[in-house]
Amino acid sequence: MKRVTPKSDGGTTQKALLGLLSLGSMSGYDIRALISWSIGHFWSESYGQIYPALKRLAALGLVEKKTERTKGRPDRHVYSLTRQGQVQLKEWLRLSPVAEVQRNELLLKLFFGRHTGVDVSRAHVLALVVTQQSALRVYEAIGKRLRREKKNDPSLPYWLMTLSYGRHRSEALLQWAKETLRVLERMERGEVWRKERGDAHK
Amino acid sequence: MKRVTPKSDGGTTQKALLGLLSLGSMSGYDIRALISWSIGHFWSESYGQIYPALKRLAALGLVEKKTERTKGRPDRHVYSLTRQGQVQLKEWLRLSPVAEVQRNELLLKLFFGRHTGVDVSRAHVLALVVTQQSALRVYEAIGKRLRREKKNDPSLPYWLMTLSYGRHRSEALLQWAKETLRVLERMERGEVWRKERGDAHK
DNA sequence: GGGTGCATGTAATGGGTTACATGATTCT
DNA sequence: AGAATCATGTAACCCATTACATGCACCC
Repeated sequence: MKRVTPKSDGGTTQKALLGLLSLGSMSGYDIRALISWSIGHFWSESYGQIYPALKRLAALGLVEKKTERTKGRPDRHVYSLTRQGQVQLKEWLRLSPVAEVQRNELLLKLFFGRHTGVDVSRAHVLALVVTQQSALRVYEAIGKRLRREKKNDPSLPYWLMTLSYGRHRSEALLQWAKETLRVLERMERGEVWRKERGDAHK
Repeated sequence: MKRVTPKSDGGTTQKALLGLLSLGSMSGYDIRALISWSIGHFWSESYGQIYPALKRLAALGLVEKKTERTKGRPDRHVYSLTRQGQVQLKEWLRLSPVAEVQRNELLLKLFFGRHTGVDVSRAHVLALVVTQQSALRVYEAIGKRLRREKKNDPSLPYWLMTLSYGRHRSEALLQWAKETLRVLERMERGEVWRKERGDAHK
């Protein structure tokens, strides 16, 4: 049986691109570059998504394409929002965000941690510490850049909110990691202790 | 050109199923039910994944299928880990977890919040408050159940760690939401103030 | 009589990454 | 000489959800 509802609103990728183009006209390549230091800490798109999506958006009349000829390099295809695109973007922004599906491989491995023992779990948790510390440094760098280069942009407070989200989250995860490492250590000592009395290894 | 490396290790779904089956033999239906109150807060699988994956695992010899006839109901297909399956699971557990791609629609909408104004952003943040508060209640309920029913299970500490992760995360997000709501309010007042002097609306 | 739970599975559809393909320019 | 950057795009594949398909039992 065929699906009746067309359904396909094109997905969030298209909406994200509309949003980015609302900051200024850009090529697919530019978009990728912009993502990395603006929304890269909570959103990602690959070329395999970006280029086809831009084409579809153009076909829908939500963006407009202009080709800039350059010497040597391939032509730059610069896209800009149309009025329709602006409207669509605003409509989408009002809808409440759909809850994302959580899939946390670290927690999955930790959950089954008994099969490997304390040291493997500890290594996984320590890896999280490293990534979150580096995430915090990234947030700081982006924050500085924003406050310097976008001092008078009316969007600045919104951008800082997303950074703050990342900071809160990372700091909480670091706190959790600290506690978890303590627990793992206690477990290790407990295991040794039990082992000496001969009732370890199930 | 054909891909040379077979690549397909079957993905994490299969590994998650191996893990769950390490807790006891189960049917696909049981697995879905178990997920919801054990790893449901950080992992999800749909039937459309579970049934085909179990079939593949059986073909690989990592699980064994036994059919239980029941009256009235369809046959129950109960799967259990084979020795090979246990080995595979342990091997996978040792590998460091791959970082998951973040895709946070709330932050995306907040990032472009200027296009809609303060009240829309506020609504989105308030929705987050609701979901995180309910998440906290879920964690509490699961914690109680675990401490009651799995008092002597050697895996208990690992399971509690994953719960604690959720708690830390949710509490941090609530904290962030509180701060963000304050910022939004300040912005609103700022906007009004400016509006009265006639330089609002970009 | 109708909803919910038990119980299995497949097909259509959608979303997304990675590898491939191309090729000039600029920096080291 | 070789790597990195600019710049575009497609094809293959993988992963995942949702809807469909089926049907009995039990409770209200």
